[in-house]
Amino acid sequence: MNARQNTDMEQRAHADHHASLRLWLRLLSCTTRIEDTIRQRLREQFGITLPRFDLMAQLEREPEGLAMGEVSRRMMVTGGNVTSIVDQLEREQLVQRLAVPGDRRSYRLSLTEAGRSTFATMAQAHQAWVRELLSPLTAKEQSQLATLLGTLKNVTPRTTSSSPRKEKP
Amino acid sequence: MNARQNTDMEQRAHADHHASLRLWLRLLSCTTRIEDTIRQRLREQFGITLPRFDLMAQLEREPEGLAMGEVSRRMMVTGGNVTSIVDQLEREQLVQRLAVPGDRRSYRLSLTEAGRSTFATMAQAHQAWVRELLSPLTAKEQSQLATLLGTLKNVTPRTTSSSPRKEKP
DNA sequence: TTCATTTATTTCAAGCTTCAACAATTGAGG
DNA sequence: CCTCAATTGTTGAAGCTTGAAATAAATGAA
Repeated sequence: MNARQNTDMEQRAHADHHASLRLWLRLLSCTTRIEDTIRQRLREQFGITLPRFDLMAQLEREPEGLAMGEVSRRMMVTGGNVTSIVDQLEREQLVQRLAVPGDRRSYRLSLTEAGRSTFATMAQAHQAWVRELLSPLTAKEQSQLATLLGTLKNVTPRTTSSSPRKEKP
Repeated sequence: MNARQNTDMEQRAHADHHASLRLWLRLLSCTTRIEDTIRQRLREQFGITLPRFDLMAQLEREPEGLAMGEVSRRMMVTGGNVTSIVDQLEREQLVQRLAVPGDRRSYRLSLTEAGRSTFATMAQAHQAWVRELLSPLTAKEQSQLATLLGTLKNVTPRTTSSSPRKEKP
């Protein structure tokens, strides 16, 4: 194919795109590295998985408890996923499903007493790890980073994805 | 315990930790959001998974091909993981395992002709998505972000984890 | 040679994740 | 009361991921 004619245009576009792509890969690798470290330490030191820890963290913030759907939304994962993680945690007696008076479809999910105390211990270590892993950045740099990420967060991707779930047939 | 005497210190520490934790959660959620969008679009528009795409991207950069272990190292995933992804891609005839003359344990993994051409199409779309998803940041901001992440990347976490694999007995 | 060690990859079990399909319940209109 | 759409969770299949154990080939020292 004679794609050679477009060299100029392609190279300019290529350079632009390449910068964004490199930035994305760097963002991804920084995040992955920190996440993997935390995952590994949680497993080694507390015998718990990261998803279970994350789910407990959501519940810890809401003493009243949360519905499954709400947990799913906050953790940005699918409902089926939450079901299986909760099944495990319930088996370990760290969380409990409590009936909701008005609605038999739903229930409140909350930490048990054991869950609360277990989580408290883990959360303390977790915070220290995060602090350690972010420590290559000064306080000022951390605040700059937070600002930039705040801007980035305001993405409203043209949703090819979160398309209307139910379309009238 | 009369921990009350340390109130000042504790509150300061608490505030510090909290800032780091919030920053980490923000970093994680930005990255996850972008990654999920890309994953979803790859699936919808090309019927491919993100891990398969990532693996093909590694191979595309090395026309000579790569050993399994090298792919594993570059993708920062376990060897077993690479095996299963490659099995799938080989079944789809997008990659091939080629014998290496001197060593019968290993082989070169490379894209097939079909794999190269398929990847070229996908990579173009992928680059455009990344550009789009990072577009809330100006070019200058993106470069700032890249610098901060560059600093952050230089973490050498005290390895509780990657402890000495083999110690002489 | 022979045997221990290292290197390269695979296999397996367990768990996470998604998607799509399903079941139960609620609530609004008729 | 009846029907039907929307809401809330669960299930099952397929695929990703890890960590640990297994296999197999290459390397090196006695």
